[in-house]
Amino acid sequence: MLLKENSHGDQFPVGMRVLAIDANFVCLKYLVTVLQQCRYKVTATTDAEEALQILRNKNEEFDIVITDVVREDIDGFKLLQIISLEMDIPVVMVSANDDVSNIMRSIKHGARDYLLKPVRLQEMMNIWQHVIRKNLDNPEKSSITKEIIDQKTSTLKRTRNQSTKEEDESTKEEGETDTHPDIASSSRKKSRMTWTQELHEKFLDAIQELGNEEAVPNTILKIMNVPGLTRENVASHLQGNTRK
DNA sequence: TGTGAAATAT
DNA sequence: GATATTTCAC
Repeated sequence: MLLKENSHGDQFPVGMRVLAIDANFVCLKYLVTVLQQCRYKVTATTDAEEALQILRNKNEEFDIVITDVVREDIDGFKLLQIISLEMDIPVVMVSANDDVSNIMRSIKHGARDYLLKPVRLQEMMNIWQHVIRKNLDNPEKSSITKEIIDQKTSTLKRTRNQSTKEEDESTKEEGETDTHPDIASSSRKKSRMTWTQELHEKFLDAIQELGNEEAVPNTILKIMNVPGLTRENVASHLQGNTRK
């Protein structure tokens, strides 16, 4: 990982090695796109087992892991636990689920951060701080550390002071309103949900289980029994999958 | 509460 | 600009 200067003269870890994991192919693809826009070096997989293999084989090859929470094979929490237990690498969780319990669970299991889907470019731009922070704790292990330690004070200061300018630039790519990756921000407007493949399949199963007559939002919702899912969510998804 | 359609977000 | 999701009106 190298620190290079961006247009503002600030340092940025171009080419930081990221392992992205998401059971849903579309989500993963999106994740990769965003990460690449951040100029990170991305490796991606939908398979949790494969992810573990990759990590175990070339343990030193990655700076950070980003993984989805909801998955069928290995539950995201378990994956998180294994990784943080087995190796020394920061893990950032990504999820469409903003339940405080899930966030808390992630943090307790060792997650460095918990980002809500869809993840904004701005948020991804900032995840490198977890790598830096980790490396500051064990200087011997990282080649980048010296470089960092020398610069850390000034870099951090400048990052804060220049926040206004940075926002101006970012506005170009993302129509950001206010970017506060604030986990517990209860004032946040309802975030857009993402119909993952798993959810969609549950949805389809529910509809099949019910007859064409019974397949109305409320009953579908009950059959699906997904925490956090609302009647409106189902209704809209139903509409979106009905019309043609 | 269900449905269609407009409004928004990505 | 198309598509997915939310919000609105009935």
